[in-house]
Amino acid sequence: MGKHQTGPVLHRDDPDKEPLVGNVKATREDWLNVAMDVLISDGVEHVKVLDLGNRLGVSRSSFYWYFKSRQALLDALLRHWQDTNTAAIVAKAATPAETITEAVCNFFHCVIDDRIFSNALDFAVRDWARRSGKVRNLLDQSDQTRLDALAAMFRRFDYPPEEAMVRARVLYFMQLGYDIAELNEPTQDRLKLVPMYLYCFTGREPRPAEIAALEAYARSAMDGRME
Amino acid sequence: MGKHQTGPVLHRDDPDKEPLVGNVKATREDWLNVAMDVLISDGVEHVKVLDLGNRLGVSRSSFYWYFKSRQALLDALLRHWQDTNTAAIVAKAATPAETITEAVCNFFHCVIDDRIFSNALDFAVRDWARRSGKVRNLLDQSDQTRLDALAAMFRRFDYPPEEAMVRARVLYFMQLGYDIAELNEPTQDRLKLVPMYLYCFTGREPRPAEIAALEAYARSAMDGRME
DNA sequence: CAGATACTGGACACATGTGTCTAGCGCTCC
DNA sequence: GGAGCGCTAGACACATGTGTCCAGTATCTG
Repeated sequence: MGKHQTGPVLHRDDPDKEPLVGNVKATREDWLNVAMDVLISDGVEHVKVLDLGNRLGVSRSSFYWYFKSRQALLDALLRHWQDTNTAAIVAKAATPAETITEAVCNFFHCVIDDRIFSNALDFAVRDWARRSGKVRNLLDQSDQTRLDALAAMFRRFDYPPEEAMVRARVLYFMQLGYDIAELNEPTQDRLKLVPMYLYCFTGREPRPAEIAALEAYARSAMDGRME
Repeated sequence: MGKHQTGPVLHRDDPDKEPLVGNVKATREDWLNVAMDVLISDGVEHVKVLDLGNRLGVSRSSFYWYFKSRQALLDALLRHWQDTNTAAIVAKAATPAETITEAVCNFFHCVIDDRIFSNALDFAVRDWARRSGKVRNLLDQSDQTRLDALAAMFRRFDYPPEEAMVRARVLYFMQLGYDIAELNEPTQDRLKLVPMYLYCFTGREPRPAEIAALEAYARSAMDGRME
């Protein structure tokens, strides 16, 4: 819990990486990884140099060798969010599909697979935006980009422009709402409702093969989370 | 901005209330009101006795006359949220209606009218829940109660149980997501899309009279916000 | 092996927050 | 009009956070 990635967070815990040289105990990347973990699980306000240092088992003052200030660290975290989450949604929305149902299923990949899209990070940034105009602006831009991508997806399957836009919103905002409510229902229960969700989102009946494909993807995503 | 209610926040600014007696400068209610404002606009972490005192123009230490501790204040805020927001949704979902469209419109009242349901407060509590197990539990209970009320609403109009549940979720979570994204689109634009939203949420065509009624309600809610 | 390089740790200064203690102010009631 | 009650202000103790300075340490380089 609280980990946003599968592998080790700290450089020194990762056998794949070359051993640390000199007097080094924590790399710049280590600071970033731990900060990202805290950002995700506790929010920006809890990203504190003091605490990060403790977690890394390193003196607080070393931090200032790698970053100008706490703010510089936060800027780096925000940049990382920009470069991952929005890109994932846009890519999935643009993936070619035979039917609108298959296309919506592609979008669902973002929802069920933490490896390509981190919901937790997205919400941490949303919360952050409440107190920072700069973050607010970036977030607004991202939301618009994502909605546009989804509306374009519906239009590709012959929905009239207005309906395409509304269905994009219902789909996108419903996922936001679902995730923020943190229902934590078992994946099995969730999958059982997929055909009904698909019907409500698209207004069209899904085909069994499409649902089977999504279930297969969900299983692979779950396995990916285990190892 | 940042005000969650229309009237004056401070006792001494409200001509309707009897004048303060003795050495009193801020009542317990004043502390609560200002705290609620800060909770809504900035989040729990920013509800600080020091800051509230400054806003009230009162010494920080007076606070401890009315409240045992900061935590006692937070408990009071949470209780207030419990007693208002969930109750509003449940009431609207249970309001008798001729069609499912009219019923969904009743629920929309919560979304467009801050006087009966405060979205901002709801999100502040959601954010709060990330760091407090107690709040998390209360919130989970509330979400379930709200979803059950909405599912029952769909069932009253002959939707099969599973579809009723999924449509309740799509409706509820979509509103959560819409509000958290803070699109800030003009009420006019938003109203224009209402028929399409209704169609997507219910799968049935709305009648013009139902849409007109909702528009009328939206206007009255807007007027209520002005004065 | 001496010096440069790259990083770390601990002390210091300062800001901001909570909670406690106590003197004192202004009503109200006898 | 003086005693007592209800409330407030300011000082104090303490905790936790940021950022700076500088001496110290381990490895690389000539």
